[in-house]
Amino acid sequence: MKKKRVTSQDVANLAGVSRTTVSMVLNDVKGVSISSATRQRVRDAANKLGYVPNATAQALATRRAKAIGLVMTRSPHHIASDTFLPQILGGLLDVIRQHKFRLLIESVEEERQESIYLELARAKHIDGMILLTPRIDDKGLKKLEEVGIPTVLMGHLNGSNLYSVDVDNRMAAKNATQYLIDLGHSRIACIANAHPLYSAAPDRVLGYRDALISAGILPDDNLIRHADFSPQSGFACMQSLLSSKEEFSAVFVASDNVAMGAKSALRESDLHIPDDISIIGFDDIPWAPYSDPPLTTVRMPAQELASEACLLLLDLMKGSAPEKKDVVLDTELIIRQSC
Amino acid sequence: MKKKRVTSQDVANLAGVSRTTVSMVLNDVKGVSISSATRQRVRDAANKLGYVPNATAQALATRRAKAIGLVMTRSPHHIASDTFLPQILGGLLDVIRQHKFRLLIESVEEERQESIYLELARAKHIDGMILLTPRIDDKGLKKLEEVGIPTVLMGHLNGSNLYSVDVDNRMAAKNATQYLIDLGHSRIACIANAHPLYSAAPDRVLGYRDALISAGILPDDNLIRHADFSPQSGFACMQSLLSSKEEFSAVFVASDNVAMGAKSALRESDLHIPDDISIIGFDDIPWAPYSDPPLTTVRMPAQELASEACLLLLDLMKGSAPEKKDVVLDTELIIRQSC
DNA sequence: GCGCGTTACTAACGCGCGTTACTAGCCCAG
DNA sequence: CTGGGCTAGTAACGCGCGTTAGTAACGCGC
Repeated sequence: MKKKRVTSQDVANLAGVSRTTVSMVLNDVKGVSISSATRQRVRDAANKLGYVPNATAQALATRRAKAIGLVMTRSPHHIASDTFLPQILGGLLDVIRQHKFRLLIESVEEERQESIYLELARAKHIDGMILLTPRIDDKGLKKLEEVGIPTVLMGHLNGSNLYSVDVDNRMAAKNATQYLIDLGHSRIACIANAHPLYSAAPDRVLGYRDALISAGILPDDNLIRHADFSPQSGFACMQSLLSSKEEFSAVFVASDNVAMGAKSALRESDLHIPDDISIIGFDDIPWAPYSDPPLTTVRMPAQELASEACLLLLDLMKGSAPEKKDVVLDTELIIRQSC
Repeated sequence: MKKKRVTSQDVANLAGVSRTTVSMVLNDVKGVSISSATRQRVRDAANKLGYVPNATAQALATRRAKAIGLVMTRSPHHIASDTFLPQILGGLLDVIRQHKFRLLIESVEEERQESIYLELARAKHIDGMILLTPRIDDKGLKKLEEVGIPTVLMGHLNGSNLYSVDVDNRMAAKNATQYLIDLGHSRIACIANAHPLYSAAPDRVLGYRDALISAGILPDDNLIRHADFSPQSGFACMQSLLSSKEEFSAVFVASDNVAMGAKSALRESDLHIPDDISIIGFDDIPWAPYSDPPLTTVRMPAQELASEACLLLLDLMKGSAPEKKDVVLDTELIIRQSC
C-alpha cells in the first residue's frame, strides 16, 4: 500500500521544476513560456506518479467548485416516486460531463426552505443551481434573486425574474383538450397533475378551460379535480369524478403518472377506454406507449428541458446575462389509442 | 449588494476573539475550555453576520469532503430510462441528509471505466462511493479494491470482495417461477432483465431453472431471452418467443419494465393475460399495480437497498470494517392478477 | 560594455479553515 | 514566594493548489 497522496509538489520534484511550472503546464495556462522539453518532463512525471489534482484545493484556490446543484423541494419519499427524475438526470449528466462539471443532488425539507438555498451556495459547494418544480409560495426564491447566485428554474414561475426553462403548459393543455373536442366530446373532465401551488397545475387547467371556452363550452368546476403527482391520487380523483353523478365522456389528466391511477379506477368500474371514456394524459412517460390501451398524451421533453437548463446555467456562470429569461420548449401531441 | 464573503475571521473580529476560538465554538470541539460568555458572543456574531463556513476550505483542512458519490456505469441516455433511480435517490437522500452529507452523481462512460473511479476518489471530491449495477467485466473494480476507498456495491458481484447490498436474486426468481408452477404451468418462458454481464440477470435465470428442475421440468434454453432493461427490448423478446413456435403458457420476466413491453407484444398478438398467458414480473415498479391487469411481481426493496447501502458506506467511512460483506434484503412475492 | 527585450522559470502569498503547541493569568498547597 | 495545575485563550502552521511579481540568463543592436 503506497498510500501517499501524490501532490503537485511530488510531480515538481520528480520533474526537477517548481510547483508553479507544474501547475502551468498541466493547466495549459496561456501567455507563459515554458520549453516543450520541460512541458514533456512535467507530463511524464505526472502520469508516472498517477497524479490527480486535488479538486478541493483547486476549488479553494480558484473559488469555483466546478459543480452545480440540482435542488428539489420535496421529501425523499416524494422523490422516490418522481417519474421524470431519470430523464432529467440523464439530460443534466450529459451536458455536465461534457463541461467537466459535477452534479450535486440536494433535497430540501419544506420547513427550512427560506435559508437553505443560500447556505448551499454560500458554502461554495456549488457554483450554481437548478431548481426543480418550484412552488409559488417559496420564500427562499426571493432571497435567491437578491443575492445573485446563478440559478435556473425548471418550471416557470410568474413574478419571479429568475431564469427558467419550461414548456408552454397552458397552450399544450389547450391543444390536448382541443383534440378531445375535435373528437366530438363536449363533457370533458380534468384532473390536474398537482396542487395549484405548483405552477404547472393551474396553467394546465387554464389551458383546458381555454379550449372549452373557445369551443363554446361552459367550463364546469365540478368536473375538475386536483391530484398530487401520484397514481394513487389519480385513482382517488377518478373515483370522485365517477361518484359525482356528473356526466363526462372524456378526461384530460394533466400527468401520465396520475392517469395510470385514473385508468385503474375506470377499470374497476368496468368502464372501457376509449369506448366508454376517452382519456388523454400529459408528459409521455416511458410507459405511456405500453399501457393498455397505449396512452394518448402530450409529450414533455424532459431530457431536453434538463439539458437546456444546464446549458443556460453554465452560461450564467460564465457571467453572461441573456435577455431572454424564459426558455420555452415545444410539446407534441402524441396520438395513441386512448381516445 | 453586500457581496463580501463572510469568513470566520470576520466573526472573530466582531466577537473580539481569535479565529481559533470561533472555530472551536462553532464546531463544538470537546476538551477545550471556553467561557460560556465568549461562546455566546461568538454565536451571536456568527448569525448576525450570517456566517456560513466555506465547505471547500473545511474539506481541505479536514481532508474529508463530507460527500459520497453515486456512480453509474451507464450512458446518460440509459440513465434516463432507469426505473429505479428515483427510489434509489430517495433512499440515499434520506440517509445522507440525516448525516449532513452531500450526494454527488456521476455517470461513467464505458470506455474509461478503469481509471475513472479512482480519479473521482483521489480528487477527493468524495469520501466514499456507491456503485450501481456493476458489471462483471468491470476492470476498475479491481483497482478500487486495492486502493481501499470505501465502496459499496448495489448488486452482488461474485469474486469481488467489496461490500455489497442486494437481494437474493436467485431465490426470488425461484420463488416467482415456483408460483407459476404451483398454478399449474409447466411450459414457462423466461425473459432475463439484462445482458448476462449484469450479475442479477444470470442469477435470476438460475433461480428460474432451479424452480423448474426441482419440479421435475427440464429447462429449455429455447424459452429464454435476454432483454436490456428497456420496454422495447421486452417487446422484442416476447415477439421472438411468440414467433419461435415454442409452446408456453406463462412467462417469468425478470424486470417489470421489460414486462411492460412484453405485455404490449402479447396484446398485439391478441393474447390475453392471464387467460392465454400468465406473466410475472420482477421489481414491483410503481406502475405495476396500475397496469392492466395489475402485475404480479417480486418486490425489490429499492429504497431500502439504497438506505442500507448508504448506512453501510457511512460505517465504512468511519473506519469500521464489518465482517459481513454482503447485506441481503428480502424480496416479497406480490400477487396481483396477471397469473 | 550597456541597456533592453525575451525566454524560462521560481519564491511567496492567499484561498478559508482545522488544529497543535504555546502562553498568560490565576488559584492554592507547600 | 514558589511552583504546579488549572482556565481561557491565541499564534502559527498546514491542507494542496492557482497566481502574481520577480529574477536570472541570454541574445542583440548600438
